[in-house]
Amino acid sequence: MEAPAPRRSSTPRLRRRAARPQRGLGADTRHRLIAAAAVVFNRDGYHGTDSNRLARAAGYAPATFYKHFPDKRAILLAAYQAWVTTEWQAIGTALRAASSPAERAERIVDLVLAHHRRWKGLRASLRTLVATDAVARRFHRAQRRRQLEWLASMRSPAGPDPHARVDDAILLFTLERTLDAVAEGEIVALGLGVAPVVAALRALVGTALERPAAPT
Amino acid sequence: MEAPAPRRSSTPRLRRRAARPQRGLGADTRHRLIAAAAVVFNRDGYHGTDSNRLARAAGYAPATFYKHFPDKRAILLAAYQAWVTTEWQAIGTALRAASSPAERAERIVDLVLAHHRRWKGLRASLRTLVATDAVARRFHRAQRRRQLEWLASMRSPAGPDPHARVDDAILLFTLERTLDAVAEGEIVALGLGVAPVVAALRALVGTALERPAAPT
Amino acid sequence: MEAPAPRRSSTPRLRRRAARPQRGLGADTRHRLIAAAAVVFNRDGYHGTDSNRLARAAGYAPATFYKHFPDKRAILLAAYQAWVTTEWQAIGTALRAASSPAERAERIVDLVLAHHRRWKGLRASLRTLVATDAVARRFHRAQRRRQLEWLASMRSPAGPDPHARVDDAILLFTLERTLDAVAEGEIVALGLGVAPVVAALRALVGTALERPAAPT
Amino acid sequence: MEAPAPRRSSTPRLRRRAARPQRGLGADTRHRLIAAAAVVFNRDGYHGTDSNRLARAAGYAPATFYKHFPDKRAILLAAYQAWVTTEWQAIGTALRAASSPAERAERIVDLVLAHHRRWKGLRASLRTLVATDAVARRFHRAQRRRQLEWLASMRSPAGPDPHARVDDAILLFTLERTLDAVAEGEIVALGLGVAPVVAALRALVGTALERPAAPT
DNA sequence: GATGAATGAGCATTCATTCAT
DNA sequence: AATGAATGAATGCTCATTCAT
Repeated sequence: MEAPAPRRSSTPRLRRRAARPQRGLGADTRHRLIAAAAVVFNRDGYHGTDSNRLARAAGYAPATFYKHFPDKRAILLAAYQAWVTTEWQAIGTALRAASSPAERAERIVDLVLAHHRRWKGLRASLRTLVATDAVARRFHRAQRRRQLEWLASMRSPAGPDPHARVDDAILLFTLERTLDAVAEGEIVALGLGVAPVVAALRALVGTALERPAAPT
Repeated sequence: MEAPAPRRSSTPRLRRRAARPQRGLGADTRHRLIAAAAVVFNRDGYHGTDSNRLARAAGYAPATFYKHFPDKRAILLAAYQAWVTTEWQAIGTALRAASSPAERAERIVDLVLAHHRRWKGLRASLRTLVATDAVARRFHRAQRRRQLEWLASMRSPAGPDPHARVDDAILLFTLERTLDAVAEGEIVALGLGVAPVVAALRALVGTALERPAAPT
Repeated sequence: MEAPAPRRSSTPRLRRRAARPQRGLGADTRHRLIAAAAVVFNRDGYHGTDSNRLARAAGYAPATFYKHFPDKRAILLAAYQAWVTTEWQAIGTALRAASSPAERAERIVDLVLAHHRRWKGLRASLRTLVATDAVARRFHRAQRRRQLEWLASMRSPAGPDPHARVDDAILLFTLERTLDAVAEGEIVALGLGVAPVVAALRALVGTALERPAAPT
Repeated sequence: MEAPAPRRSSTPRLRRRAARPQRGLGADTRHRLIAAAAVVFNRDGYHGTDSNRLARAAGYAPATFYKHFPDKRAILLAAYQAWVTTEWQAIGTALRAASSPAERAERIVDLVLAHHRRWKGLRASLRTLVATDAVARRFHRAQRRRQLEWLASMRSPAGPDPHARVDDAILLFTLERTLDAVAEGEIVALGLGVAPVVAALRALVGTALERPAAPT
């Protein structure tokens, strides 16, 4: 019964190994894992992968994953964190180069759309997790709070205006949800054009940025 | 939706058998299954249950589930379909009793909020599925299309105005996303009051309903 | 949560219902079940169907199956029994019309081949069952014994010749196995022609039929 | 192969843990799994076990099975492959020690019979699978083709003789089928002696080996 | 720090079978 | 005689996680 033939009969899944693990270089293992996880979550969804695959995608063995993250949730949050940071940095850079509120609005909408397009699967993964997981929810809300504060600071260095904060929050929800719809093809599926939707969003954002800090 | 952590522990959830399956009677098993599934999805999320539990929750054995639905996805879509139907019927009823656009806007926002509050977990389940499943996506878009058409019909019997359709779509996204945020406690977590947010939404909807059908 | 839409999302399996059950006609229910089961076993294999499908294929409900057969095995044996009977009747008829041993050999081989071709899946189902089930094995051996006796009787009315019986048995195995190979396409897959194989079998059978009853 | 009735009762088969899995060692898990599977298939038949039991029989947990084989079919084919290899090696060894064609024929028949006796359940499992599974069929036919080529090479280094190939194929079928019948007790059940049957087969094989390579 | 090897517990799905009507 | 409705008990397969090296 000595088995000589190791041929497996069915089609082998195609490997998606990263270049080379480059062991021994230490601390950036964590970064590699996060980067690979972002890509995999983005493509397969949170419930469409498992921690073994995330590790393999980064070129590591399953056990290595657990040296760096307690579970799948943790790496998703880390990946999302990194994503948010990147997005905000990009927006910051873009805004510094913009002069008028209208130009700022345009750049913000365009950048956010580009990011949503590129990472729609990652965003969807986060939403899925946020829906059922309290930790993810807290994390997500902290993110949102900062977003809101930043938006307020952009407009009124004079201090918070509770009325404007409500409008800002609604604006953020509108922006986020609608750009997700664009990114995911929902707009086109509804028979609408992407351009007019984007234009409308730019107008909304432009109006908000022009909004005076405190109502007279 | 108080989040069960995603890790499945070994502690078995306590059984909650429904009255009795009423075997042999023309008992509407399918309806019972859908109703129970809606409740369970709403509480535990799509990936937080399995078909066996859905069956048991309705008072049936696992195999019975598969006599009525090919898989878990199908029963979620059925439950969601039922939910949408119920919501729209309620809205229809409410609108018939309303006179002014402002009153209509108020009733719509209040009703939708009530529904989102009651079924936030079910909605989150659908969103999760829509993010990764093509069939669910098609289903969901068909739903949205109808919603959009209904909104257009409410306002302009004169024919479609593409510009207004874009605004309508954005309004729907805003409404949906913001009411989800209210329902899920996100608004409160952001330090905002629910009342002003709801008021703002009413205003938005009111404006939209007053919008003339075709711009001169 | 009233569910109005009974649409099932996935593709429905195509029904293979028999014409009409014609209830009340009584005793031939059993025959109908057997006939349908033969077809289904032939197409899907013993482990490729279940008793519910066998019943449905004959136009009956699952429970009806169990009024007529104790289990799946029983109906396979009944179907096989019927098949053997049919085959032997055909052979008997054919032989009465043949004059020379060579002609007889030809007719036997042709008829058996035709039957194996038509019912290769049913035969395979029986072989599968015989391999693991003692009852099926006994049944099958009784069948074979009769076959052997008939072959002996065809040649020597003078009484059994143990030496010839061994040759007969080997001939039966050869015939059966090789005709299965033809029927299942194994011969062609081996790069051999069907015609020469059939010719060789005819020659073998012809020789056997001419074999004197008792060696001098 | 004393038949377990096809109905699966609730009585759990008693566990038979192998020595110890020797975790962490370079222990040849795959080989262990194949060897254990061969034994279990041989005893319980293809449809009489499941992958969990195959894993347990080798001393592993269910999941380990799937690290090495995609499904039950794959391990059966691997086990069969190993079996064929072993058999042919044994035959090769035996033939080198034989001088006359008659002696060769004797050794071949004896060896093949011994193998069929020892592994009749494994062979039956393969036949069952081959009857319904296209992959298994291709695999089996490749095996047979090699067998046929080997037989041709033994006799005629001068090149293929299509006429002889047909006879060879029929001989292989006869040998295989009849030795299965001996191994499974069918011969005895028919009231025939094993010895004369074996003698007859030896004679057939002997004749074949003496057959001139190309007819004049 | 990294891993090869392994796994307990679970999940979607199926099947032979039953019983009140 | 036939059935609609139902089910207990599997069955093939997966996943988050561990541990000796």
